[in-house]
Amino acid sequence: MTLPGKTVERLSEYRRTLLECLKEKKNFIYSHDLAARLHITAVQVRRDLMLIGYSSVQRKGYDIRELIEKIGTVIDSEESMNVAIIGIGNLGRAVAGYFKGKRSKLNLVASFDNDPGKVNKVISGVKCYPYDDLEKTVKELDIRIAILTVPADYAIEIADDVVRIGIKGILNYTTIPLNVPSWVYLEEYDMITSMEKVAYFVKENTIRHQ
Amino acid sequence: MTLPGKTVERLSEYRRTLLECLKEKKNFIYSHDLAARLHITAVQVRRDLMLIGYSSVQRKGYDIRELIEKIGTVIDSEESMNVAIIGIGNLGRAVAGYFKGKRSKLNLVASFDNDPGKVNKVISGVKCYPYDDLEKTVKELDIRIAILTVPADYAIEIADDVVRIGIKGILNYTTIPLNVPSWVYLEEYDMITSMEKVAYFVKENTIRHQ
DNA sequence: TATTTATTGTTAATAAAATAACAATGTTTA
DNA sequence: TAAACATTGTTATTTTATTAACAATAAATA
Repeated sequence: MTLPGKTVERLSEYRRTLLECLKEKKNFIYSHDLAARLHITAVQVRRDLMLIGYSSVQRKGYDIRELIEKIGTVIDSEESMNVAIIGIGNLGRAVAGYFKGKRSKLNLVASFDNDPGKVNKVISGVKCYPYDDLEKTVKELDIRIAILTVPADYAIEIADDVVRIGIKGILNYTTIPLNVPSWVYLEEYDMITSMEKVAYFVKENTIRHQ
Repeated sequence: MTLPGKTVERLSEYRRTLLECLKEKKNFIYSHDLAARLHITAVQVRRDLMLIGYSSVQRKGYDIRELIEKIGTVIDSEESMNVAIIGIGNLGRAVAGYFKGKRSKLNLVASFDNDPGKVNKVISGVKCYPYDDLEKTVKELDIRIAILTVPADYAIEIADDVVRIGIKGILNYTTIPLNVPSWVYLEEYDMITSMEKVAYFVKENTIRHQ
């Protein structure tokens, strides 16, 4: 049974918070403590854990190691999943940075770019392949997920390419909304939208409180 | 009356799509056409426009110029609002790039960093100030919004600083969840969460279809 | 001119997400 | 040991967001 998207997002956050707790030598954590670290409510935490079928043996909070393990079995795939970044400019490099030193089921195995100054070099810890070799490399390296960090003008064309080649998931950081077939999972994030949203609510708050 | 967050997000997207339409020499657009360009439904578009009190005079679609204008009066502030990027690494520079050549009510007027190789230089079109001058510069330049693109370790400390200094809105791109008083609007986006979410739904889709 | 068609604006229904309520149960304290 | 307390897991409620339904009406067509 597939989990709600929001729950999946929080599970990812729970896991990282729990890993931090381990570093602090904690072994157990209460729902309200975990919630407080993420600035959400304890009910939300308990409900999410209910959805993944986790329950604490004791009434002394959750066994942190056990819960990390459980979240992994729910949100991770069996074998590791390979990821590529398309467009290794500033944003691409920033995204690549998040993969550094992370041991997880997600492996960043390639980036792609057209710039001759970038291809065949290792940038932000990952080799950059020429975009023309996309299909070949995606197949050779068994890449399943593409992160699009290219200029807006290329977005649609590249999305069509990666879908055709057989990519199963796209994380779209361009400002162009994409359209993909149902068997490809698409997640979009638009920074301009977020900025304008912040500006709107700042304006509203200011009106309200002045 | 304050609009739902989701509606504000879409209004930002409508406006940019409408500006594209103007470039194509279109003057009017139907709800289903605008919807198709954003891969959403026409009902959603009409409902959002209802919420901002916009209605077309004719039954020949929306007057694009008029609608752009109307969206502006709703989501923009009266005077322009100044923005700063804190941490001008790869991610900061990527964000700065979005402001280039945009004439909008949002002005990127400064970045802040500690790196001596960066301070007092113009990076991605904006001057980088030393982080130590944050308070002084924020006041001098009337900065209202801060975009946090710093390493995780600094996030909490910097958030406390910007709140104390009087920033009214924060866009947090670090992987650390922040806690701010109610008079500060906080928007958070976590790239790792998004990646893990994509991976989860790719896994689920694959199980389903195999 | 009368009929059909296309489109909008709005209310109603549905779905998704968050929150509240609370019984069950282990733990602590008197 | 008994009472009070703390914590969880789950069902119920509320809120928020999306989708459907449909009357109103302008435009096109017969």
